[in-house]
Amino acid sequence: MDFYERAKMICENIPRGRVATYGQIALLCGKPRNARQVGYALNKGRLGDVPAYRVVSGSGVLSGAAAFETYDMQKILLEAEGVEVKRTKKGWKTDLKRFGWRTTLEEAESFQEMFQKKNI
DNA sequence: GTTCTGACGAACA
DNA sequence: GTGTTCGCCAGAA
Repeated sequence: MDFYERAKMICENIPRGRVATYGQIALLCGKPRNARQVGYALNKGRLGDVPAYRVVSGSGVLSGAAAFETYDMQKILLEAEGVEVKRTKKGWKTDLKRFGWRTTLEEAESFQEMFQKKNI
């Protein structure tokens, strides 16, 4: 099983106008403790051109040190999709209550099935 | 083999 | 609400 392939697929399946957390992606990958690996993988660019701007840290804060040209690039992209991004002391922040990607049980299961099928 | 590092997270104070 | 500490696990050196 390839953790990176899974992460990539999940990133690509984050709905427009929503954001997901690293922990969430790790969870969907079947590795609940691997939130760091998600970020690490994305940073390394091993996932290719995935919409990584839809991935934020657990509290909804844009991690910032993303693989984007400028720091506020992520913010621009998110706002273009209708996600509100606020300025806080910690940096740019999204409201997970409203814009967080709520994964249903069905979605989670379909991911697992997909992984099984593709043997990744 | 070991050690360090890291787009992080949860549990604390 | 904030700041700190600790745990996590895959890569890199």
